[in-house]
Amino acid sequence: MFSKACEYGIKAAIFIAINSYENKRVSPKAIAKEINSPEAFTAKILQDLVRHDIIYSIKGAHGGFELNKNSLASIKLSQIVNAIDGDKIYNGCGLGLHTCDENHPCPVHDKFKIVRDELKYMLENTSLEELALNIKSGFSFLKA
Amino acid sequence: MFSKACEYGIKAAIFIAINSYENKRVSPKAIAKEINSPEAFTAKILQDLVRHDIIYSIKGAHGGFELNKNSLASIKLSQIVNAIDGDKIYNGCGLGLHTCDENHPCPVHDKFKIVRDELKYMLENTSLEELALNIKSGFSFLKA
DNA sequence: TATTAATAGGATAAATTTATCCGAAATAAA
DNA sequence: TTTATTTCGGATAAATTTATCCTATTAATA
Repeated sequence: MFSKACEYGIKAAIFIAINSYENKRVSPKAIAKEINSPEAFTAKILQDLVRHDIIYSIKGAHGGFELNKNSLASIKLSQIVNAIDGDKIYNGCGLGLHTCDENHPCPVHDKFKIVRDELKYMLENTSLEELALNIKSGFSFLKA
Repeated sequence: MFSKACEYGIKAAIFIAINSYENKRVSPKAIAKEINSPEAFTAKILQDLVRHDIIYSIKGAHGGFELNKNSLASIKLSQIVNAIDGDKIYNGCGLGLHTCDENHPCPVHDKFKIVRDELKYMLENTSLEELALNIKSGFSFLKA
């Protein structure tokens, strides 16, 4: 469904969010350990999220990645997915046709639309806050 | 959502289905042309579908790929997707955790389940017959 | 100001997916 | 039985995604 990069990005953002409650910055090393991902690759994805203004980074000593805890409710999963995987998951044709719309639909256009709209709705209505709180309270987990 | 191989496989199967109404066999060349896919790669995928007993092939002169028109209603998209991409689209964790279930859910487990169940239902309840008839009647298209 | 700790970013490598090529095997028909 | 046609299957190549490594840059603090 999502690329590895996107999976890491989502999990990393959640971990940064959790730490933001205590105003703590986290390093790529700590993140990679917590979400069970390759460190250097994760760092690249973090850079991407920074460039998209989703998370923030402070360079130098005592630096790290952080998130404003007051913004957690307004950051939606869709923003992270869009930043890393783009919008093809919403707008691309399920069968890869270049143009696929109401006037020229692929064989599964309508049926796929239902599924994708559901996915889109879910991503646009799920906040980092919600996900972070569930981890904090032990209802869900960042690694296997 | 699906791999290229799976996209080609679905479209190829639909084209074979259409031809099966006239008891016609089709070649990888004709298929690739019709669905706008690379010929040799498409041929590999067709072999895969043959090995999974989804389509049938006849070697030698006047050979080609075919499908029993009486079985079209019972062949579901899910079979093709399973043959080519496996079941990870249903059973894999949305965030890539090795184990992700009710007892140890990833942060988006429940939310993803809804979307995936919808996708699964769709794939399991969409037949080749239905898709082939829509193409035949000009309601949908196999290429851009 | 020097040192140390940290992210940024370019270059490169490994793995996977996508794609191509060619000869072998099978089948129909001359 | 020979020839033409067609799928099968292995080897290989190209492209993309995933992953690693090393140096530059930045910032705090001693």
